[in-house]
Amino acid sequence: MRGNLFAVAVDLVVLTVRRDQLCVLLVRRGERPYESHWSLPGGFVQADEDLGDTAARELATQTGAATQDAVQGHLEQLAGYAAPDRDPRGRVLSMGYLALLPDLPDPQGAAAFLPVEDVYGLAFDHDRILADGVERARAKLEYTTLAAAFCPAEFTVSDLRRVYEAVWRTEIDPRNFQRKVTSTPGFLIPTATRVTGGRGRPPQLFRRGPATALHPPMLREPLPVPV
Amino acid sequence: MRGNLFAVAVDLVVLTVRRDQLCVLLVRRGERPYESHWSLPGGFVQADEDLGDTAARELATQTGAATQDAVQGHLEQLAGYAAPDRDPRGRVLSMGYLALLPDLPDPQGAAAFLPVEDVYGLAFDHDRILADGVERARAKLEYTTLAAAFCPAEFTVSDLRRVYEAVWRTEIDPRNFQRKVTSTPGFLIPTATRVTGGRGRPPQLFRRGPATALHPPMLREPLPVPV
DNA sequence: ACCCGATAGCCTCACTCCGACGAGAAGCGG
DNA sequence: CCGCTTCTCGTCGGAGTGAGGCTATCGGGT
Repeated sequence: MRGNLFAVAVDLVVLTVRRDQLCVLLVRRGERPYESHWSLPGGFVQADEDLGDTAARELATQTGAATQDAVQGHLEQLAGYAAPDRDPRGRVLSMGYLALLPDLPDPQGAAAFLPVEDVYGLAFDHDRILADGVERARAKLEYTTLAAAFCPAEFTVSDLRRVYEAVWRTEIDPRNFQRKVTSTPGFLIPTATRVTGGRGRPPQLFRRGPATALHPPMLREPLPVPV
Repeated sequence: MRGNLFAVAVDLVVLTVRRDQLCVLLVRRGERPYESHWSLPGGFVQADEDLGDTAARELATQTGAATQDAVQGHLEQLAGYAAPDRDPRGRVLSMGYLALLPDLPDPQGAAAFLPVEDVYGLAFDHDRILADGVERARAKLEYTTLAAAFCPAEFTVSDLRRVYEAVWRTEIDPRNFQRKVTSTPGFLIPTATRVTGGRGRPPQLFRRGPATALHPPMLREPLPVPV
């Protein structure tokens, strides 16, 4: 079999929304290369693992197993990165994976959720992987119901709207947003309970419905046409 | 560095439209395993290559270098496949790449363009890679201008419509389709020439414009909501 | 020469969806 | 009780789309 041999790793772009900001899980490296730099969490694919197995295992390890067990959250493959010089130790191919999770308690050890805007200078080519993950997440909110993956099991329409606003860094009219999401069949399932204690009229709580696609999609700003 | 070592290959899903049918480029394997089975064209990543380099090199090799030089055509990364048992020779990670090309002359040697509907029983997990590539292409026609990548440099609105109909296996109203694509800024650039010789009123020729995104998208049948 | 079928291209109409916005409902704090 | 906030429902106009009528312009048959 011709061709060089690669070490194959999985790097995770774990996104969540905290205090109305899109945040990513980073770990501070304790070894060379890039010692003490921030990097995406990840690890090497073991002997009997498929790529998704590695991604799920790393996600459970880095965030606490409880989250992975729950049905909530979303994990999907992002892209492969294999530039010849991306790792000084040798040829490493890294599969990026994108995870969308509800807000979690602060992680243990050398890991933290940081706002994606403040992140720069990650180890290896992780800046690029992070950018690709954020762009994928932004695009997927347009035509899927994945925004609910950022929310806990029960949430309000305003919670969901703040997810869109944080991920897209835009403002959305609450009244039109409410009409859009509540009139999409299978997106939201109303529950009997309401939330009290906050300001204003108590909102209704919803659970995620079975719909995965949004037809028609929720449109961001139309991109300007390059001329 | 922990972890097993992998051979890394690139497999191409080369799609084109021939005689109003979506076709894929396949090669008949001349060696074991899967000897004499059809498979996707591909090859191993060499020492100083990035994944895209390998994909472009293989595409040029399999279709004739002239096509690759031309600006037309489209090549993008699809997904990574690394199931532990996907290759009996050992651990091989394969990056799928998706190429969309105008119709080409029949390839040399053990290669051929076959209609995707007739394709079954490919080597390795190439059935799965092909299915992912076709689904990606179908989805991308909805919200990008990539359908033009299936057309030659100059083409008519009907040519473009037949691309959509072949890829989606649907029928589209020619009048509404014409309104949609000609009113999207930057999608089509009219040329001075017209086509004569066919039946009916001679159509106008267009070139691809600079637009890459379709806002709003061209909608297929809305998917039924699972309940 | 003439008609006919086929394709291209333009137009209208009704409907849906969306953005902008008004207004009522229902909580909280002073 | 009064303002303030947030939730929720309605209204209105414009954009986009499916359905379909109509004309323009070719090749081919009679």
